[in-house]
Amino acid sequence: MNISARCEYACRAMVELALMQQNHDPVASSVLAERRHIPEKYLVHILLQLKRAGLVQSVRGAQGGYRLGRLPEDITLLEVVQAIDGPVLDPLPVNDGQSLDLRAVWKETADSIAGELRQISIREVADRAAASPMYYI
Amino acid sequence: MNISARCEYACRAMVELALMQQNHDPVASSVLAERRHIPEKYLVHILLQLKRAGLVQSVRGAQGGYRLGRLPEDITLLEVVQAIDGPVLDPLPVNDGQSLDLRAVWKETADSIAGELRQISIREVADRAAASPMYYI
DNA sequence: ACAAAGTTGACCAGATAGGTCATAATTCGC
DNA sequence: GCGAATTATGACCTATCTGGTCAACTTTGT
Repeated sequence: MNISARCEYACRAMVELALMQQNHDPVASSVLAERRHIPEKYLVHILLQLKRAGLVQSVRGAQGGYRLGRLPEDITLLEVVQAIDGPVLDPLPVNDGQSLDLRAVWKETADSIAGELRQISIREVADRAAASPMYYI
Repeated sequence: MNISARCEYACRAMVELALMQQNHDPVASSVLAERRHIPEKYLVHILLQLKRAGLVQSVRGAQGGYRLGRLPEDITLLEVVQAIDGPVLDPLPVNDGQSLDLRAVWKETADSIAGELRQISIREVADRAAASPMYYI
């Protein structure tokens, strides 16, 4: 039960996009990679995944790059996590239809985690970072 | 971010122990394995891990087996999960000291998950199972 | 035309997970 | 004491996942 590196990287990229998109110019993946210490070649796959989920838009060609797909306050961490890692705490660990008593518990737990992550927007995380610049180096 | 099979099996075994320990006789791992559909050879490793964490006691030799280490109402799912899978949502995915803004979010999430699991005792799950026998076949 | 940048799929090495096997140590019942 | 039952332990195996790189292609601004 842990956050994958992919997921961590995806969230970093999203937050950084939120911070950099004042001028509305798209941001190159290489810039995101450098600023948030993400392996560059790896990041492009992640961005593609985010794009397919509609969480970012891309602009091809020179001066191209990525933008957030929607306003940062309208994108939740839950969406990012789910776009990268799939359903939170689901599909179930041992899918043999046994021990439904426990299954019910996991379901409740999953819902609770989702509820938490749904309340945190990319905007909020970006604001924390902006408030104390040292915070996200 | 998912519950491992190990963890699922561990929880099943604990719940089944809670259900079977009326007469105070230890329950053999083979019995637990059969009743909760857990690979028998695999379960012994898991039980050992639970024993090292103090969550079960063992009795060696013929007629031996396992008992809960404490009263089922005093053992939380959090303890079981942590004994098997280690800290919930920690150590952190990419431990490079970067993006502390996100790190703070993960920490809050981890605490929230732990809080949820800490409120569910083995006893509670066992009671659900006992209430509707079909529930845990 | 050229360079910058996204798109895509193949590839790869190491870690992890799930699970088995063999062997030893312990203890009950006869 | 013997044999069967049962836990304890570590080696081992295999398939999948994960993190990451590479190369080739497409698109587009200057």
